[in-house]
Amino acid sequence: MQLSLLDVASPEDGPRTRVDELRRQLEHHNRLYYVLDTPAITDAEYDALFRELQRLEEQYPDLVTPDSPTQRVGGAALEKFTPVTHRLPLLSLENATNAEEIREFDLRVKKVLGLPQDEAISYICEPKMDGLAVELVYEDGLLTVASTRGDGVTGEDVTENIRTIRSLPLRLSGESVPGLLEVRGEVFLSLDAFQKINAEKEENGEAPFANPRNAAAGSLRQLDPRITARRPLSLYCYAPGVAEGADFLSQQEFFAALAGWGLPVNPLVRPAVGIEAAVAYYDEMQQQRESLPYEIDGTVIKVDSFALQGELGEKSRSPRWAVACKFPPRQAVTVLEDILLSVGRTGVITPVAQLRPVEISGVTVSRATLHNWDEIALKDIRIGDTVVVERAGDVIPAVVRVLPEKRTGAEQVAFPPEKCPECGSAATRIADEVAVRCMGLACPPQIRESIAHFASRNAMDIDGLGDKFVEQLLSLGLVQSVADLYYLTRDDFMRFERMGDKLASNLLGAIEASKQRELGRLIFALGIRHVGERTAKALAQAFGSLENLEKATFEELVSIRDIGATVAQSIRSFFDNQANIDVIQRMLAAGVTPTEEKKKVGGRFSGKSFVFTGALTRFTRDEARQMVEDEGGNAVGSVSRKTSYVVAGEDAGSKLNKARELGVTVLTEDEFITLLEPAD
DNA sequence: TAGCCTCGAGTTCA
DNA sequence: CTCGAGGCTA
Repeated sequence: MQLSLLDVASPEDGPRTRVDELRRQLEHHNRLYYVLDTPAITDAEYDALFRELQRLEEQYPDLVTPDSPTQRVGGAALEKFTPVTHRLPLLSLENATNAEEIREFDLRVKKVLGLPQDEAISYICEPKMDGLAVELVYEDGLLTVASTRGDGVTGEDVTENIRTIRSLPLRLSGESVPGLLEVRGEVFLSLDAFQKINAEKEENGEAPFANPRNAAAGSLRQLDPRITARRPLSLYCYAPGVAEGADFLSQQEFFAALAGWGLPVNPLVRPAVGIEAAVAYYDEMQQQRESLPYEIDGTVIKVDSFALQGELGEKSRSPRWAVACKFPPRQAVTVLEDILLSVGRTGVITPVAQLRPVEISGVTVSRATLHNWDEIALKDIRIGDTVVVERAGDVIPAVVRVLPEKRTGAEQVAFPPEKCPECGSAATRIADEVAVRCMGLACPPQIRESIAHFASRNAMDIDGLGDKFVEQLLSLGLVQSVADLYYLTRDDFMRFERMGDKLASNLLGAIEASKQRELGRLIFALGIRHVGERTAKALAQAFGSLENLEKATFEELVSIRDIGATVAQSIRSFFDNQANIDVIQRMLAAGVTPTEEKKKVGGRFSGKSFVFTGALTRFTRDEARQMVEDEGGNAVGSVSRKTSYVVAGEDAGSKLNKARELGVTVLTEDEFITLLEPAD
C-alpha cells in the first residue's frame, strides 16, 4: 500500500499517465492524512506533487477533470445559494437526555416490533458531532451536489464549499460504485482548526466565532469557496439517502461500504447488542468528551437492521428507529434581575427573565423565556434569585432552577399581571388555560404583531415589511388594519424616517405582489385563533374560496380532518364578527385575489368525505386515508350529514348507527375497494 | 379516558 | 426549541 516518490511513473511516460498517477497519489495521501490520520509524506512533499499536477493541467487543459484534487477550489464567488430539494427529507431525531430515557426508547422499539421486553436489539452507536448536517450526492461515483439540511425538505446548494473538504473524495473509489448514492453526514471544525481561525480573525481585528459550530456554519455559508478552502472543515458520513445499485442490509454494512468507497466515517462508531451496551457507550463518550479533538453534544443510537428500521417507520419529523442521546447542556450561573412582560399577537402575556449577562458556550445570554406563571411557581423563581441557565438544544436560553442557598431574603415573588403592561386592559387567565391574556382589542403590540404576522414570510410574504415599518405605519396613523396596507401610496411611505425612493418602491412592489397568494396563505395570515399554517391549508383545500369558508357551518368545519369543536368554533366566531368581515371586504376591494390552492390530481373523490369505522382488515386507517386523499377526498373522524360515505369494518359501533340515522351511505371494505377502481 | 401525535404560538442571539 | 393544547385512536 505504501507509495514512495521514487517507484512511480516519470514525466516522460506522457502527461496523461503522469497526471493520473499524481491524482492517485494525492488522493491517497489525502486519505492517509485526513481520514486515517497516518501521513506518509511531509507537507512539503505533498505540495510538490500538487504543484506538479497544477503545472501539467495548465499545460494540457484537456486533461483537467472535475474530480482532480486541483479542482477542489472552484472559481468565482457565487451570487447566492440555490435551493436544493432533498429526494428524501432529512428528519431530525428524538432526544433522550439520560440513561432512563434511552431505556424507554429501547422499550418503545420492542413494543412497536412486538418483541419480548428482554430481547436484545442490535444497535449502532455513534458520537453526535456538533456541526451541520449535509447531504452529498454521488452520481456514477462522482460528487455532483452537496446541500445543507435546510428545513429538512429543501436546503441550499453548497457543492463548491463541500468540495474544499480534503478528507472527502470527489470520486468514489473501490469496487461496485453505485449509480446513485446519497449520503448524509455532518460537517464540523476540529478544535485546532477553530482556534486557528479565531486567532486569524483576531489578528485582522474581526470578531471571533463564538464556537466551532458557528465557525463551521459561517464557513459553509461562504459565497466565495476560496475563503472556505482556508477553513479546514471536516466531515463524517453517517446515513444513507437514496441509493441505487447498492444494497446494504444494515447500518453496519453501510458503514463498511462507505469505508470501501473512501468516504470518511467516525472511527468511534461501534455496534452495541442490547440497550445496556448503548447506555455504556453513552457514558463512555461523556467521559471522553473533553479529550476529543472536536466537539460532540451526545451520541446517536440506531437500530442496526434496515429491515427493522423499515418496520419501525417514521413519525412526521423523526424516525422511530433512532434516538439522539444528549449530554447535559453547558450551564452558567447568573442573577435574574427582573421579570419582563411581553405581549404577543394573540394577547398572551409571557414572562421573560432579564438576566445579568452571562456567557454560555461562547454566546452572551441576557434574556430567557419563562413560558408562564405555572412554570415560575413550580420552579419557585423570584426576582433577584441566583439561577442556573442553559441553552436548550444549545440555542434557546432557559432558566433551569434557582439556587435557594444564595438567597438573601430580598428576593421578590412575581405574580401574574392583572392589567396588560402595554395597554392597561384587563389581563385574565381563562379557565383551564395556563396563559394569561390581555383582553384589549386595541392593544398596540397585539395590532402590531398581527399585522407583522400578516406580512410574514409564511403568510402573505410582504418582503421588507417587518416590525419596524409596521410600528411606523401605526404611529403615523396610516394603517388601522391589514386591509389598509393595500391602500398605501408612495407619499405615505415617504413620510417614514430614513426612507428613500428605492425602499418605498420595493415596499409598494412587495405589497402589490402579495395580492396574489395562495388561499391557504391568506387564511393563515388572518391570524384566526387555532388556525396555523397547516390548518389554514387544509381549510383552503376543503373550501376552495374565502366566501365558502365564510359561509361554512360548524358542522361542515368539524367534518374536516384535524378540526374539532374548539377550532371550528374559533373559525365560526372569527367570521361572525362583522369587523373581520369588513376588513376582508376592504382587502378584496383593493384587489387581493387569492389564487387557487393546488388541487390534488385525479379528484374522483373531490368534495367527498369518508369516515372509516370498526376494525379494518384489508387496509389500515392510514392507508385508507391515503387512498381517499390521493383521489382528492377527505377522510374524517366523525359522521355528519355532510359525510359522503361511511366505510364500516368489523364490530362497527356508534358511528355506524349514526350513519344509519342520518341516512349516510354505508360501504363494506370490499365495496370501498370497488369504488376505488377506475370507472371504465 | 388516557396516551399518542400534531399543530400552534412564543422565544434568543448574531 | 419548548411547552401547551386540540384531535384522534384504542
